[in-house]
Amino acid sequence: MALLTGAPRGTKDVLPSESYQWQYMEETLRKAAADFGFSEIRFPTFEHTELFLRSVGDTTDVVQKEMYTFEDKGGRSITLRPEGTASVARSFVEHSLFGAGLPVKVYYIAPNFRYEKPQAGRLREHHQFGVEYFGSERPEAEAEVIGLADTFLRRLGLNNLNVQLNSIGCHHCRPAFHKALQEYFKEHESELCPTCLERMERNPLRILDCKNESCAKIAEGAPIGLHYLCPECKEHFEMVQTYLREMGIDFTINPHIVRGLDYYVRTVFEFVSDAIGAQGTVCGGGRYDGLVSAIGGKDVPGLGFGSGIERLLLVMEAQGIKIPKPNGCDVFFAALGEETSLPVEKMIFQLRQLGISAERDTMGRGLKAQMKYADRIDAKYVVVIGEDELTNGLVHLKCMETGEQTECKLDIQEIAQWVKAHH
RNA sequence: GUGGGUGUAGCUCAGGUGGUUAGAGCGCCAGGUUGUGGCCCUGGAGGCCGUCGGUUCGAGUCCGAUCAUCCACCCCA
Repeated sequence: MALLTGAPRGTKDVLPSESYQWQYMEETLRKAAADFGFSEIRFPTFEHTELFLRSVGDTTDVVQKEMYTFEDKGGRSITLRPEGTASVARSFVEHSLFGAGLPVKVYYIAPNFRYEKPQAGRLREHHQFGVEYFGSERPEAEAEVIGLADTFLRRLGLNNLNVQLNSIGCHHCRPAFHKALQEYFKEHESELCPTCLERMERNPLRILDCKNESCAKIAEGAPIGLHYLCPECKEHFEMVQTYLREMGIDFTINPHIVRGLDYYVRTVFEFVSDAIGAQGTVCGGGRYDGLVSAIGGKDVPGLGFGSGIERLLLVMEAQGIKIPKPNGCDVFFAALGEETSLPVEKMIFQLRQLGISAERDTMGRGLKAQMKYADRIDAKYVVVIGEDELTNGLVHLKCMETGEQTECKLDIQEIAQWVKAHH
């Protein structure tokens, strides 16, 4: 593909014929966030590379092989944001947002960049709706955040998602679990796949998620993380579940879900669809109590989620959920003869100033073609105007849906009134 | 990064074993009503057959490479 006429790999244009879907999506997300008391935050598209090393974790795949990193002209190492939480945490610390009182509840809709191999539901630039909730270490915070996720997904019509919940423990109880896992898998070393052998050292949790038959079989008998939770984590996890049950949010506990970002502790969760292939996680998040202090801020707990907008749209399409199309043009002027051009341009200009969407032909087409065009742009009314109408001061307003024509004075206020009353 | 499928008109796709001007449907434009859309009919425009190289008298068709795309692994939204 030519460099000039092909978008970079893994990126997508949102075309004029589909942008209304994004607008609908964004409106729905903003409304849900507002209902739950979250305010929008905006942040730069790039950050100092160091931020992601410290927050996401320098052993994660995201950091190790997926970041768009470059040196700017001032010699700084800059990285295109691969995820939103780090930026929000940075901003939280930089501007001492806790100063306005906790909790701090923010949301964002922003693009993320990861150098990945594109596939269904996976792009190099994708957009996320994310929320972050700072200040509370109590399970109520989970109820708020997961409650918001459940709500906006339902409002979009996605009501058959699988909600998966897990607790991966805290800094106190996780090491014991890691050790137990490593000991268990060491015994079955010979039956593990090569990738899992590599995972043994760095992240034995991942072996639990391996799809390889032999590995999966071994994983079945592996120690279960939930058994290793310290009393505090256990209590916390129980309470999260109690809240969700009380709120009527169905979930399944999946001890195998492990998030790929290092900052997570305790609660992790995913909303998964089976409608769009292998990349079915449509919303994922969890708690990150140590994150803010890890990048140099106070020890403020937090949690949040990210939700991929492209994936949400894919699921909606797969499930046949129709997104309402915006209204077309209110009134189209089909003009005949050169002498009508000037007055028509003036009239649609005046109508537009009144907040009415008015259109005309600028392609020099005949009447029939103009009617066709009016039909295509979904015009509600058409005014046919030629020499006669111009001299008589009377026109017919044709309703495109019924075909009915109504006589009307050739007067902006009259036409505006009619269109407003009948749209 | 690894593996498999696919690249022909704006879109969805036909084009047995290589053979002259590369097709259809939809869409677009024009006409059939010289002042009225949707349905119907007629005509038209539109194609470096992804790209580069090779085999051959001859390549959309065969081979190689490359790029893109789709799917899976991996990872994540």
